[in-house]
Amino acid sequence: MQKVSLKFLANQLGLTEGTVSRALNGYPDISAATRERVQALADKHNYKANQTARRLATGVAEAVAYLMPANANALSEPFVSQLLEGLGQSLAKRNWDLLVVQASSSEDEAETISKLSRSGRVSGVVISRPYKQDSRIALLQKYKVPFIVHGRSVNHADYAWYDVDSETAFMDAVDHLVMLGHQRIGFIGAPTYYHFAQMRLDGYRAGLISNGINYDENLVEIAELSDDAGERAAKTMLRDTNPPSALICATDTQAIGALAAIRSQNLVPGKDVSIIGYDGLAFGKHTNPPLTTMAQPLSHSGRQIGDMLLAIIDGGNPVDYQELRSAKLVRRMSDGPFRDQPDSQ
Amino acid sequence: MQKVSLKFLANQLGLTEGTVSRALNGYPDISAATRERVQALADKHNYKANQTARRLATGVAEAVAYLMPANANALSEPFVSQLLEGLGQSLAKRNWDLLVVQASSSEDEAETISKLSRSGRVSGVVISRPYKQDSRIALLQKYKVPFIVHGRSVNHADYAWYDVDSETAFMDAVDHLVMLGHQRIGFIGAPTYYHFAQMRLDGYRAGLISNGINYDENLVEIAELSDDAGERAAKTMLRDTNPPSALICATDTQAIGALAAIRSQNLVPGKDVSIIGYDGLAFGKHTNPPLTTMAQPLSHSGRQIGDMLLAIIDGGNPVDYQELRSAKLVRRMSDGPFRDQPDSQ
DNA sequence: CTTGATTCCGAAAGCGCTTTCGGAATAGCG
DNA sequence: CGCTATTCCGAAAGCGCTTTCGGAATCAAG
Repeated sequence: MQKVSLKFLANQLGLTEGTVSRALNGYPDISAATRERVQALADKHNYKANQTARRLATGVAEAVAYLMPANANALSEPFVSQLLEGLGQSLAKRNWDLLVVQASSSEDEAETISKLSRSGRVSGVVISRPYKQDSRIALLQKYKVPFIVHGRSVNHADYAWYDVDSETAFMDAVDHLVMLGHQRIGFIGAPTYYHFAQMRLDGYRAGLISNGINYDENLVEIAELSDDAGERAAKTMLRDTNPPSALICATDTQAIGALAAIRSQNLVPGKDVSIIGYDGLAFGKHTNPPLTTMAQPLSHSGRQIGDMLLAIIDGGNPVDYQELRSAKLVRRMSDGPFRDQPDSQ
Repeated sequence: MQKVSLKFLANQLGLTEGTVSRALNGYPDISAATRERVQALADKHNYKANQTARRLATGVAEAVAYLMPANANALSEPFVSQLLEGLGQSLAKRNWDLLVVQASSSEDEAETISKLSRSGRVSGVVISRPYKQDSRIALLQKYKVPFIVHGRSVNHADYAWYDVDSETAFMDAVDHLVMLGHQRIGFIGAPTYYHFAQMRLDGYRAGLISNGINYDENLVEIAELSDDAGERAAKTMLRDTNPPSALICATDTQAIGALAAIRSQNLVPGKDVSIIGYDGLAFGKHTNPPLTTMAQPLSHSGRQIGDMLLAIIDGGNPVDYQELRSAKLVRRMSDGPFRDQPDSQ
C-alpha cells in the first residue's frame, strides 16, 4: 500500500509538494481550479498530513497535557474521566491531542513538568488540585508554558484557574445546619497542604463565626481523601464525650465513610447525626441514607477549562481567565433537625 | 534563554550534531571520554531531545491512544481513570505518551480511527467494550495498527485482548443463588450489541440450565448502562404477578438502581429480593444495603494491557496476547436465602 | 503594443533529530 | 617498520511537512 504523502499527491498531480500543501491549507495564492483538483485527490486517497512532520515544521505541538493527580483512585477521583471528556471535546475542535501524563510521586511532578516543557510536545497543560504553595505552578510559569489550574493555590492572582467557591459553600453548609438547630458542628477536613482543603476549613470556620458559634479544635479532624479515612475520622469524633450532632465533610468520599461510621454506632445518619458532604457525586443518591451534599455545577468544567487554555495559548492574558463557580446544596437524606438526645447507645 | 538543542550542544563541545546524538543515545562508536563530556553538558543544560523531531526522524510515534467510550459517564465508566493510570505507568517505562481520544458518536469512531492511523501519531491503540461485530477492530486490522481490545467481540481468535470471563461469572452467580434456594431468578441485561452483554446473558442462561431451571423470557429485561435504567427495569419485573426472588444485573451500576427499585416497593434487598451485580465497584460497599457483586480482579488491568500492547508493537504476535481473568463473588449484604413469602405488599 | 500590477506556482530552505557511510587517526601484529 | 584491523568522529542525507521568495504567465490599464 503506497503511503499517501504530500510527495505522492504532488507527483500524481504534476505539482510541487509546497503547492499541494498550500492548496490544502487554504492559502490564497492557489487558483480555485487546482485547489479543487488537489482536494479531490486528497479526499480520494484519504490523505491526512503526518502530524509529526507538521508539528516539526510549524513549531506548534498541537497537543495539551493533563497532569493526572499522583494518588488517584476510583473513590477519590471520580471526576477525572469527566474532566478528560470535556477537555477532549474542547480540543477536538482544533483537532489537537490530549495527553495524559502522571508522575509516579509528588516529587517527580516537578521533573515531569520540566521534561514535558523541554521535550516540546505540548502547547499547554492543565493541573488539578493545587497545593497551597504549588511548585508545579511556579515551574509552569518559569517555563512559560500556558496552563490552567483546576482549583487555586494561595496566591492565585497571576495565573488562570477554574474553581468552585468552596469557601462560601462550606459557610452555606454551616448556615443550613444551624438553621436546623445544630450547634455542635464537626468538620472532617482534608490534608491542608491542598489549598482546597484549607479553603473549606476556612469556610467552615467562617460559617461558625458568622453564626456566633465558637470554633472548637476538638471538633475538627483531618483525614485522607478516602472513604476509610473518613470513617475513621468520624468514629473518633463520635467517641468524644460531647460529640457533634452534625458533621460536614470536605469531600463526598469522606462523607460516605462517615455515614458508615455513624451506622456502626447504631445511630442513624440524618436523624441522630447529620452529615453534609461536598462534590455532588452521582453515587450519593445511593448511599444509606442518600447523601446531602454541596454539589459542584454539573459537568463540562472540562470543556470550559479546555476553552480557556486554548484562549491563553492563542495569546490571551492568563489573568483574564479566572473563573469561580458556586456550589449549591443538594438535600437528600443525611441531614435533619437537631434532636436533643442523640445518644441512645 | 538560548534554546538548548543538539546544535547548541555540538557547538559548545566542538562536535557535530550527529556525534552528540549518538553519544546521548548510547551508540558504541563513541569514546567513553567524549560520551562523558557530552552527557555532562547535556545534564548541565537539562537537555531533552525534541520529541517531535525525534519521532519524525525515527518514524516511530512513541505514543499510544486510548479510545474513550463514546457515551461515558461517571456512573457507567468508573474504571476509565484506573485504566488510564495503569496504561500510563506501563508506557512511562519507555517514556511514551498516552493519548486520550474520543469520537463524538459511534459512527464517528471509524472516522476517528482512520484519522488516527493515517496521521501517524500513535504506535498503538486500545479500545474498550467491543460490540459483537466491531467495525473498529476490523479497521484497526486493516490499517495494521497494533491494538489491544479491553473485552472481546464475537470472533476474537485473531487479535489481542484482555477480558474477564463474565460468562462463567454469571453462571457462578446463578449457582450461588440456587444454592440459597432461589428458583425464579431474573436478569437485568445490557444492550446486546455489546458483546459483553451477550456473554453475560449467555452465562446467566447457562447457569439456569445447568441447575435444571427453565429459561424464562419474562424474567429478563434489557436496560441501558445506568442506575436509572436499572431501577426502571427492576420495577417492571417486580410488578409481575409472579416476580423473581432474585435478580442478577449485568453491571453494578444497574444493580444499584435495582436496589432502589426494591426499596421503593417497601421490600428489603437481600431479604425479600436478592441482588447480585457485576464489576466489584468500590462504591458497592456503601449502597443500601451493601451490594453483593461478582468482582473483577482488582486494578492494574491497565498496566497489563499496556505491557501487552508494547509487546505487540515490538513485533509480538497478537494471538499470543489473549488474557482471560476470572471474577469472583464478593458477598456483601444484598443476597440472602430464599424466603417463601416475599410479597407482603 | 507597452508597462505595471496580479495571479499562480516552483524552488528551496528549514524544523531538530537520527543514522548510514566513509575516512582519518590510532592501535595491534608479525 | 610496514601492513591490516580498530576506534572514533565528521559529513550528509533524510524524515514529511510548512512557508518564504521570486519569477513566469496572465491580466488590466495607458
